[in-house]
Amino acid sequence: MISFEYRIKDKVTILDEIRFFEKEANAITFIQEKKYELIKEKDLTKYSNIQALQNLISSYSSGKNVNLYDNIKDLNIDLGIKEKFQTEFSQNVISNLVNLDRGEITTYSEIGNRIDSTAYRAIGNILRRNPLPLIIPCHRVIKKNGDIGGFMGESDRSWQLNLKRRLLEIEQLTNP
DNA sequence: AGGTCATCTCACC
DNA sequence: GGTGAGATGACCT
Repeated sequence: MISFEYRIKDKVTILDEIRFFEKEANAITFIQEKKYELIKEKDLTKYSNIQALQNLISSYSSGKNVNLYDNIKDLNIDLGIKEKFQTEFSQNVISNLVNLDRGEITTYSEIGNRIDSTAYRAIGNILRRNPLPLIIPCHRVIKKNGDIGGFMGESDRSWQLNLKRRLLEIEQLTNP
């Protein structure tokens, strides 16, 4: 179960956050608490870029190697990267991530080498607060020793880590 | 200023 | 295999 949070400002759609839920019920509770309005199925055509985003995600889910980050640029959807990642360091981390292909895996250490930093933990800290999982494919970053690392802020046993493992598994399976 | 980390390495066992 | 200490540095409060 997945949800998008977006807002429209000056005719530009800004994608604030993409979020996974363990169960549908949790998503419903979350949406109610935040008092978000859902797009009605029949109105979806009015939000062509949201629909296109959904199509992209579906395409990814069906096994295609789509670069979500690149493709979203063509949809008049602003990911707000500059606002979400304000320091040069964090922007370097992100820009080194978004070009990973489906099924490709890197490590916190490798990213460090590429951006000329040994602050591996700090890299984890940036990814820990990634509001755009999948789009910024932080699930493809694991530890150098092969351990799974964290996902969606979690670092111990949790459904989030199972989800990360599962995502990688699926990407391997659908990438022969 | 001090605390928090989604890490890494190395030294043990 | 496993654990623990230490180095580490960007970020948050």
